[in-house]
Amino acid sequence: MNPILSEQELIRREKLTELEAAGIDPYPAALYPVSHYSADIKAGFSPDDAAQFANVCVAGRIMSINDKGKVFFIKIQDSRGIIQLYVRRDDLYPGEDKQEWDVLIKRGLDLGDFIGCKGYVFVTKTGETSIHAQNLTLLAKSLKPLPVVKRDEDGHVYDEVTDPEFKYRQRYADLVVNPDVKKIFLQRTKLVNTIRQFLNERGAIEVDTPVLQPIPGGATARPFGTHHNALDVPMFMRIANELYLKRLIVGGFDWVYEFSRNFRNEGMDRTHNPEFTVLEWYTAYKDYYWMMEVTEQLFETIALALHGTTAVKLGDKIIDYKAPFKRVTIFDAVKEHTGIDISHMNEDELRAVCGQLHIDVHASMGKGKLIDAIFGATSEHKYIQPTFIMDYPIEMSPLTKKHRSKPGLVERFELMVNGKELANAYTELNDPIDQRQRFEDQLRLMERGDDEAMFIDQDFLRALSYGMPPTSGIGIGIDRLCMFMLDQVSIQDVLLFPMMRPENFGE
RNA sequence: GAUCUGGUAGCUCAGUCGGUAGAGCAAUACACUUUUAAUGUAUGGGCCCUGGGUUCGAGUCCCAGCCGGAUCACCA
Repeated sequence: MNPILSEQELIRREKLTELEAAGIDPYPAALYPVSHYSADIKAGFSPDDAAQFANVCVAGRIMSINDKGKVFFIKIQDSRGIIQLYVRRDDLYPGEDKQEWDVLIKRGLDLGDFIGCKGYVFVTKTGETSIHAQNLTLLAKSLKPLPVVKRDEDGHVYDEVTDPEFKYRQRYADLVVNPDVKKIFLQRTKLVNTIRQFLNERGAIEVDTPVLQPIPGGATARPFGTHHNALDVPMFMRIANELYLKRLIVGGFDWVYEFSRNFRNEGMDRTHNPEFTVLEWYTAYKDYYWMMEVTEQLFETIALALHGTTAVKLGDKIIDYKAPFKRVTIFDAVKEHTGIDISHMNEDELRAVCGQLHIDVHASMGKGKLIDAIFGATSEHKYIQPTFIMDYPIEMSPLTKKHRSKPGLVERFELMVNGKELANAYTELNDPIDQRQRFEDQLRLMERGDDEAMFIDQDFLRALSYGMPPTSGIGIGIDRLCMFMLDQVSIQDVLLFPMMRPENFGE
C-alpha cells in the first residue's frame, strides 16, 4: 500500500474510525440477503402492481449521493445496472435519537462504498423508479476515491476516464466507472460461449493440453523459456497446441478443440499481446474444403449471436459475415493485384519480382517466404470482406498435406478479414515419412539463418507413425476475432488485463 | 528497436513571453423531507513523473532517465 495518503484517503480512514467507535462494522462478515437486481426492478416495476416489489433487498456500490438534508438520494450500481435509493431520515430513525443517521448516513457514506438496502419500490415525482429505504446496511467501506464520471439523460458522459494507462493497469476501476468497457467483456464471453455451443452441438470434445512443453512446437515463434526444478529440465510456454491436438486424433478422438492460451516472446503493439488466445480444432475424415464451409457457418453464427445481423461495423467499414465467403488462391490474388503470375517461378525469379516491387528480402528467405512476402506486400490488405486465401506454397507450411492436384502447393487456407489474417487452416499432413522430411527441410532453413524454423518433435513423429486418419484442422485468433466483432482497434481493449511493464510502487 | 507525442489536486483538464499554482467535479462544514450530469454559501487540498543543467528566478527552456500512447518494422 502506498504510504502517502491523499487528503481524501485520510478523511475516509477517519470516518472508518468514527463508524467503528459508533459500533458499526465497516466490513461485516455476514451474508447479505440480496433478492433483486437493479435492472430487474427497473424493467419489472409498475405502480399498478407495486405489491410485487413491496419488499426488495438490493446491494451495490454507491455511485452518487444527493444530500437534501433529511433526505438522501443515493444511486447504487450492482452487476446489472444502477438504481436509486430514496433514504428519509425519519423512516430509518423514527425515534428521538438521530445520532446514527449523522454518523452512518450523513458523514459515514462515500462514493464507492458498498451498501445494502431493504425497502419498497416506487416512482419519484421526477419519474425515476427508486427504492424507498426501510433499512440501510454498510457492507464494505471504500478507502480510495474512484474517478468520478457522470452521465446525463442523453447519455452524455462528463469527465470520462480515457487514460489508457489507468484503464489497463487498474481495470477494476475502469470496469466500475465505464459501463461500456464491461459490456465489451460480457460480449467477449458471449462470443466464446457461442463458439463452444456451436462446436459442442456438432459433437466436438473440448480438451486441455500442456501449456508447459519440452519442445515448443506447432508454430514458428520465439517462446518463453522456464525451468522445472524437480525434473531439472528446461521447459517452454506453449506457442501453439497443434501437435498435441493431433496426437489426440491419433488416439481416436475424431473432433477435439481447445481455447489455447499461447505465449510468444516477441514484440507487443496494438494487435499483439505476449499471451493471447487461439481456438484450434481438428476433425478426422475431413479436408480443408469441409473446413471452409464450417468456418463460414461459425462466423455467421457468431455475428448473428452478437449483433442479430451478419453485417458488423468495424471502424468506418461494414464487414458482412454472411456465408459463403469468397475463395481465391494465393497466386490468383497476387496476379489480380500486380498483374504478375508468380505461380511457376523459381527462387531467383521470385527474388527479382521482390526487387521490382521494392519488397525487402533477406538471403535466408526461401521460396515460401518470398511468395508470402509478395502476397503480404501487394494483396493481403486488400481483402476487407471475409475471403479464403487458398493453396499456399509447401515451403511455408511444414505441417500441411500436399495438394491433391497442384504440385508444390499444400491444402491450406487463411481467412482474411479487414486485410488481416483471422484464421489459418489445412488438410493436415498425416504421412509420417513426409512429415519427417518437412521437419528436416525446416532444419535446413534454420541452418540457413531462418530463426523461425520449426524444431523436430520426435514424439509427434512417433505418434503419426502409428497412423492418423485424414484430418482437417484450424486455428482462429480469438482476441483478434473479438476486436473485429466488437469494433475495437486495440487488443488491450479486448483483454481484461493486457500486459504492462510492471509498475514501480517505490521501495 | 526507430520516430513522434504525453505525464499539473482524488478525477477531467487549463496554465500566455520564464516572474506568488488554476477551474469544474470530488472532499470538508452549514442549509434544504421526492432530487435529476452539476442546489446555495464557505473552506481545505499540489513531489507540477524523476534527476541534472541554464537562469536572479523553471510547471514552462535544455539534457538524461522512468511510465504511457500513436506511427513504422517483425510476429497472430
